[in-house]
Amino acid sequence: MARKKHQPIQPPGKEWIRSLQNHLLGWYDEVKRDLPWRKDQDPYKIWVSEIMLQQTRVDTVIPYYLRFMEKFPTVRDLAEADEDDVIKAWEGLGYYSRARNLQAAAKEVCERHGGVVPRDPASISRLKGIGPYTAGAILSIAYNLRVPAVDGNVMRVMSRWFVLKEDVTKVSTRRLLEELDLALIPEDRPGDFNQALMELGALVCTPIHPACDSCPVRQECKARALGIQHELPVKKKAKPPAPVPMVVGWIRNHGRVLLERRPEEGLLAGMWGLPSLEREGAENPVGLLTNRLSSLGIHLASETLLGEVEHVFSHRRWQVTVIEGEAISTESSLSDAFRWVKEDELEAYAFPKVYHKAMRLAQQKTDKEAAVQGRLF
DNA sequence: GAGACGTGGAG
DNA sequence: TCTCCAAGTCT
Repeated sequence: MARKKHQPIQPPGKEWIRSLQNHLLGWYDEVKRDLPWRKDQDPYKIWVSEIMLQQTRVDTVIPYYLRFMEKFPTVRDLAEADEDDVIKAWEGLGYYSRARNLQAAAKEVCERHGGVVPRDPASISRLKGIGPYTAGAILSIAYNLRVPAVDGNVMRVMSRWFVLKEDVTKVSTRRLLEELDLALIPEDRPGDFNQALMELGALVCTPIHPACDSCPVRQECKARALGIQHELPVKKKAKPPAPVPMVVGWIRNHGRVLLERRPEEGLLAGMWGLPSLEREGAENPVGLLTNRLSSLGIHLASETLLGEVEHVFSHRRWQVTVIEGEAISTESSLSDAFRWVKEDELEAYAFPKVYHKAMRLAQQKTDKEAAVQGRLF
C-alpha cells in the first residue's frame, strides 16, 4: 500500500531505551511538581485536569481545577449539575465546548459505565472531548496502562531526541511519534514515564531556550549533539487572527441590563453576553445597534458612543465599539435569547472575557458620569 | 487536511 | 506591539 513516506528514523536500541528511561524517571522522581491532580490516581481527577490542561498553562489551570473539584467532587456530581453551573466554573478558561463535552461525557460514564471511567482505549475514546492524547493520558496515569500520550511537549522533546524534521502539526507526524513513543514506555511505570516526558518538555526542553546543560537526557539527544535543538520541532505557522469590527451595547432600564445569549454553534457558543453584532467597516455603529434593538421592540431614549475595546481570539480579532443606551420601556416580550438582568445579579452569569472588557468600559464611563452628577447635586 | 475554537503569559 | 505559545479536539 502507498503510505506517505516519512523521514527514516533509526529505531532506538535496547540499551539506549534503558538508559533513557532511567535518566528520565530518575530526574522526574526528584523534581516533579507537586500539582493538585497528582495527589492520587482518581481517574475522574486526572480526566478533569487533562481537559483543563488542553492548550492551557498549568499555572492558569490550578485555581480552576481546585474550585471545580470542590464544586463537582465526583463524576456523578458533575453529571447531575446544572449546565450553567458547569459553564460558570469554566468562566475565563476558554474553549468552552470543553466544559460542555466534559459534562456530557460524565453523564455518559454514569449511564453506560456505572460511574466508572472506562479503562479500555475504545470506550474511553468514544467519550466527548477525549481525543488520542487525553485517552492516552488518562489510561496511562490513572490506570497505568502502557499507551502513548503524545502532546505538544512530547512532540517537541521527541523531535529533538531523534532530529525528526516532519511538520508536527500534521496528524501523520503525531501518529509516527505515538508509535515511536510506545517503544520507549517501560512496563512498570507507563504513567510516570508519560508524565516525565511532558514535565521535561515543560521545565527543561522548552520551546525557546531549552536548558540543555541541565537536561537529564542530554546524552540521549541527537539534536543537542548536532547543536540544532533550536531548529526543532518544525511547525507550520498559524494564520494571524482576522480583524472583525463589532458593536456591543450596554443597554439599561431601571437598574437592569440587557443580555443576549449567543447562538448554540460557533464562537462562544451558547454563552451569555451583551447584545452584539458584526458590522461592516464603514457603517455607523450607533445606528446599527439602535436599528437592531428597535426590531426587537426596544427603543432608546438616549445613546452614547463610549469607546473601543479589542479582544483577540485564536482566529479572530474583535474590534468592539461599545455603546451605552437607556431603554424607554421593556414591557414588550423578548425572545429567549434576550433577558433583562439586575446589575447586581450579573455575576451569576458566565461571561466570556470580551464582554467583561466591554462592561468594564461601560461601568467606568458610567461611574464617571455619576461622580459628575454627584458633584452637581 | 484545514479551520474553528479562548485566554493569558513571556520574550 | 507583536509573535508564539500551552498537557488538543471536533468538524
